[in-house]
Amino acid sequence: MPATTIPDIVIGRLPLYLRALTQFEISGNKVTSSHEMGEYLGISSAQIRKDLLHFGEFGKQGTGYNIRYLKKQLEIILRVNQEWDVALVGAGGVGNAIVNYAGFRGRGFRIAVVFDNDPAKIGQKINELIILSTDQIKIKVSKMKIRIAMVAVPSDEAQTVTNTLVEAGIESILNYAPTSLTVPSKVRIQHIDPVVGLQHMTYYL
Amino acid sequence: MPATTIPDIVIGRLPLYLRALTQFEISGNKVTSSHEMGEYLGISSAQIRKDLLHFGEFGKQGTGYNIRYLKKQLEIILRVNQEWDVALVGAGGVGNAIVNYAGFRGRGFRIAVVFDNDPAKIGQKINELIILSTDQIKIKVSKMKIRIAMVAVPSDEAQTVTNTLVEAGIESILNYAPTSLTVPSKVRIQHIDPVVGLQHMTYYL
DNA sequence: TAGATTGTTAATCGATTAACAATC
DNA sequence: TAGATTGTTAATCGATTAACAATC
Repeated sequence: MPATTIPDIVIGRLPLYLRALTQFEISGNKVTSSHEMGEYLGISSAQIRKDLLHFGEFGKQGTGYNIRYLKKQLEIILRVNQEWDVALVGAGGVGNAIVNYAGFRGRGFRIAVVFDNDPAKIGQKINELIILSTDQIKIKVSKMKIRIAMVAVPSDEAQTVTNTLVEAGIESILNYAPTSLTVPSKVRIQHIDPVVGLQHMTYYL
Repeated sequence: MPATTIPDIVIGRLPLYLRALTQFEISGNKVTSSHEMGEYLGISSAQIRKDLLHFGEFGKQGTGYNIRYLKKQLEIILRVNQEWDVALVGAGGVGNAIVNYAGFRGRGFRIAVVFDNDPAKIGQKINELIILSTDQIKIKVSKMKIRIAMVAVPSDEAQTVTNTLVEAGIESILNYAPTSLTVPSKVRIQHIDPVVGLQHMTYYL
């Protein structure tokens, strides 16, 4: 298949496949099937096969998919067969949890620098990282060639911080503030807002 | 329109509309339009109008939507015109950030009880809340009639904790552990995994 | 009234699923 | 070989968008 544009919704499922494969690998399995993955993730087996076929033929008829091989391929496709340095802005409760979060390990990301605008926090350490002033975002981020950032500041500061990050050359932003952010179209943004998920579920209660 | 089943994907957008309306209200606006909301959220105005029409006619031709009124209606639809007590399991970094998170306020949720299995943590306080033993989940959750829980424990403990929560009568779970969880079909589950969003974006880097 | 924006339908678009030949 | 599961196409399904009459 030639490199036609692959639907974004397909790309969005690949991290789930990767996470499932990691689980299966931990369980000691060597091989899996589209049916098993689908069962585990609540996705149809046909969809999983079709999604994977956008990128190549990774399976073997009658056998299924070699877990280690497929995992490696997905890591290459998602570009997480390397470790990306990430800039974090905001060293409050959420920022602290992010720095100490174990879930980034081995999944392609490393918090490389932390910024905050609170003079009482600047110069303090979280987990080996010295908190820098937000005044230094532009210099540091461009010097370190960081392309990914997380925003963990209060909602009313989020847009200002985002503007600075974009100026500094950031291309992907994970936003923890419960507010929408405006960014140039070349910049990708994803939101983490627990309340969105909760409110989605309360509808059904 | 009769109460046909409304697509889940529509329900999933309502919290975003609610968040946008809150923003507009803070900005001091009284009225908005499907076009303005769409611009702000990156969603087409036609889709917003159609989504809202599943629930009633909330706008006025030529004028748009009264922000305060539409917000109130969406809160009722999503059942967040009340405050839900939420049980949190896990008092580590993520758990602490959740308890101290300001974003729940006024959006329908309140952390009412915290559990952990670490003897060193049990009896300690986070933000007025005494950490209870996970042994007490069943008793406490059912006595307090709590229906929503958050799981913020390490991946390898998440399924066990989830099973206990389900036994205790929990109907909606927000899972912060980077792993899939199996629950009975009557129980709703949503995942918060920052790496999924990050890996989605690195594909495009 | 003129201008604006909703409510609403029809058309389009794209994603999911069903089905099965190929093949391990 | 028989059984299993992928790769792949065609059919179905559902969601999004375009368009405009209704109406404020």
